[in-house]
Amino acid sequence: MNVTHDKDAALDAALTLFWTKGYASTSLKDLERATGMHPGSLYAAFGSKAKLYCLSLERYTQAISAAREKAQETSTSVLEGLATFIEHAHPVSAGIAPLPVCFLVKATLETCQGNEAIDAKLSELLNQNEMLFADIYQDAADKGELPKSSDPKRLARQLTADLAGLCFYALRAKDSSAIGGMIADLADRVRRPRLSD
Amino acid sequence: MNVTHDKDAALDAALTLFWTKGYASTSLKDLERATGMHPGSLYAAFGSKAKLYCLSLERYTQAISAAREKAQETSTSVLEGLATFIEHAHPVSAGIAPLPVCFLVKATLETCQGNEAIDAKLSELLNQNEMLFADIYQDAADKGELPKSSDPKRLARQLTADLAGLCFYALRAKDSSAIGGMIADLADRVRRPRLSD
DNA sequence: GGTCAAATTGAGCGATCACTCAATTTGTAA
DNA sequence: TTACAAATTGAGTGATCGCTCAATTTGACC
Repeated sequence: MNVTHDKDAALDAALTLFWTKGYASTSLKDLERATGMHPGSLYAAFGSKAKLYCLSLERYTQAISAAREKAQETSTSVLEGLATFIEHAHPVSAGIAPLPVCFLVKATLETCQGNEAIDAKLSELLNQNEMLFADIYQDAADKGELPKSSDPKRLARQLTADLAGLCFYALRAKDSSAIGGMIADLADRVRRPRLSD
Repeated sequence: MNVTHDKDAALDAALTLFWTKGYASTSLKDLERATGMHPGSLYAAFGSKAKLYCLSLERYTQAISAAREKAQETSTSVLEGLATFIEHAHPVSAGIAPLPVCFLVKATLETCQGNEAIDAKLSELLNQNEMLFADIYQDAADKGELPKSSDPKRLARQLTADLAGLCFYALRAKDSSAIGGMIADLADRVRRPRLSD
């Protein structure tokens, strides 16, 4: 009894699985169960476990970029859009994601050594994301939302690190009110960046 | 040709291996090579891979706590001690560790599901560490280094998250000068906490 | 209904996984 | 030197790993 497969749905299922379990701990048996595809079909469609993982990383990045752009469009200012994204659309706050952790952050700390193609894809997506933050801060500076003296790349670095730290804390903490406070704090820091140093 | 083993040395080797490769990606073959112990000896000495991992987590926590205490003792104030620790003794800055990432942070993002004993041990050590930070901030407040209104637990949460974010960034970044700047920024924030909010 | 290329199937490949235990070697003490 | 408990050895356990491919089923066109 063969079944015609929906590659997009299968990719979403794989993304959820990799996101929650990690790369090494996700077996092909897990992927078969989650996607409903037999090993031959999985390999015909995606090539290998590593390639499927890379596709999952890309899928995730696209989805989160779209969420960020949407937050940007519905906001009155550039920094407000960024803060809104953090407060309502980022995995750490949205409550929709399988884990309250950016998939790229988790993947970075897990994979750092091993498959070369995965590391390269991860670097590409992370750099791309940080450059996007830098562009946003540059845009904010151009529109007068930031002092002329501010350094968009530095702000982008700090935001990347701050989001990663928040993700880490959200994953392990049981006290969700503390997380809420930390999210609010970060969003506030984005809205009104420190001028010191 | 039998060899008498040094359990402490073997544990150190295991720690380095788990720290760099992660739990799931470290095989018993890897551990055999690194410790020089055959599987039977490893099991006689440590019980199982999971137990050896837990012991590694404990060993790491002990070592880093000792480094923090030392920084505390050689400093003129509580907050200065904490900042010095971050700048010179934490894995992210010390340059001695196998990776510029706190082992507990990496382990948390990798393991989060799976072996129950590991998760419990990880939670225990992370909570213990955060409570230690809170004690330090409380001590600083008692000694007048912080305003009476400051919340030691909140500061401890934020420091935990900030260190995790820094670790994440240090692991992936190629630009070490940027990392140096971020470490200095964090140490500075510890020395002179923001009074806002 | 007949034909055929494309998609799906799933048993099974060799490799590796965490782990065991009977056999051997070692250190100690009489 | 002998005796014996403790430590070490490493071949081997069954399970599972990522992955392949010949056989089967499907859907599109005539």
